[in-house]
Amino acid sequence: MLDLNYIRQNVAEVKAALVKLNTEAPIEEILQLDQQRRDLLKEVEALRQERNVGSKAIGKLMAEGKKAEAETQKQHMTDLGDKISQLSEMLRQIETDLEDKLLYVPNMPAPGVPEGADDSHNVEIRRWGEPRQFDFKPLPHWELGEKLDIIDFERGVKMSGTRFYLFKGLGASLHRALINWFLDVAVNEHGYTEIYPPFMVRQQAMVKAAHLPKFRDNMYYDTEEDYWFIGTAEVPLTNVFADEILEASQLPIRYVAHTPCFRREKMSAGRDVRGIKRVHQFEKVEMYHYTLPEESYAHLNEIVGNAERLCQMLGLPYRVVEICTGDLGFAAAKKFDLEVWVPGENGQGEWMEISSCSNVTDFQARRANLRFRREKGAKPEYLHTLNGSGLPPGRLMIAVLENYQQADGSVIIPEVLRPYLGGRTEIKK
RNA sequence: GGAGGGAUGCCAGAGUGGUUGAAUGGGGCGGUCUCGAACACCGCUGUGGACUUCCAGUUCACCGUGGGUUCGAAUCCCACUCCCUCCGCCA
Repeated sequence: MLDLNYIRQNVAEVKAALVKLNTEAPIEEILQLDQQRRDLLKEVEALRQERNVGSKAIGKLMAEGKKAEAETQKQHMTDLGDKISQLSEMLRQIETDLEDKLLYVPNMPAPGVPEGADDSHNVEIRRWGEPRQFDFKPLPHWELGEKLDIIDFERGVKMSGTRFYLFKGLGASLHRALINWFLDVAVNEHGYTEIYPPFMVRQQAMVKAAHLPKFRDNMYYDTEEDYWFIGTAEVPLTNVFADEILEASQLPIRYVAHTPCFRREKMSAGRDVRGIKRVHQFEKVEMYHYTLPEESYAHLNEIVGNAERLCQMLGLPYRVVEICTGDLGFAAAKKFDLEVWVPGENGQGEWMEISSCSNVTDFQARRANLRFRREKGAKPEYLHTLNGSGLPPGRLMIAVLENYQQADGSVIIPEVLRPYLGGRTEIKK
């Protein structure tokens, strides 16, 4: 959420930003509602003051035993009360409306974010590693998975429908190894505290994390009770300190959480239908930072660096891409994606997104009321939040299987994962 | 699932319709005392909004959340959420 005062005082900038973001938001309506609200508020508050004074006077009269005078005074106050409740109701509606519209305004892009209408304008920042040259025709992961009998698509679909599958045997173990290894590196080497959060949250928590109201269509939820299934650990992690005021000395806070993620993927119907790249249920290890405002960009680099390091340790070639304004999304002020190289379906090779690291600045903080105090007695300020995948084991399964496949159809297990697989070095039929 | 109890400021805990934004105690901060510290004493100690701007004020709202009753609600009524105790069931 943006600061209403900021919008009011920087209308031109906000509108220009929306154009760059290639999106729309009801700025004019917001400004109008804001003006109406303040006008009405002034009026209501004046009346309330009148009532407060009048009511106290009645109290005094009653105490002095002047019943008759008190009664006439009451008559007056009844009218006043009616007027107040009438105007308050109007005010309430305006405020609800205003709040609602405000929830649809995206975060402002940070200065320096490359401009562009869509992802074709994202800017490659750097590359690491060399895409592998195959002296045989590499197979896509779904063929490898079936040949090795470690991914079973048919039976996943049988019980749950399209975009479901199951891992089997070493497939399941490799997946688990990735998760455990990611968490261990994060906790032991990157300084994170591990969190095991709820996977279902209240609607309000979704709003606070900026996933509602805008992305309702991509979410699963219980229709009888107020439970919403998270699409990422970012949701519960944003809510950990909701409505709290932290001390500056507690910052920065680095949390890592491994959770399942549920997404309806309605928007991308028909895309990536083969394989396990885009599915309704997947796991993710997510990094999340709470920082001082002035330190958040340094933390963005740290998060990207952490994700990169995981790829390096796995020996997977990747590139870092800075996301342009038109592809930034709703909450990020600045975002880097990590794309890992995979040979893909035809062996031509493609860059597959495996991590998205964002500086959300104070956008979620304002929605979730996440604040800190610089020192005792100081005014609370909104802190900054950042998130980044580190990493999604499902997508990494694709990268590992496809990149480490051998001519005979077996797959070499990356060295760092071997201790998690009983020292095993390959997956073989 | 059944029965009961509860939710007040950083914490503990009063308050049951009329200067109560809220007693009292603790904690924290500042000061006096002291060579210094402890003790003691004194003072201060919430958030958000609107308005004015002499940056010092004025004012409104907030005692789990949302409604209602009333001239007036922390206090009465209703619904919801959460917590606790007991019983039942259970991974």
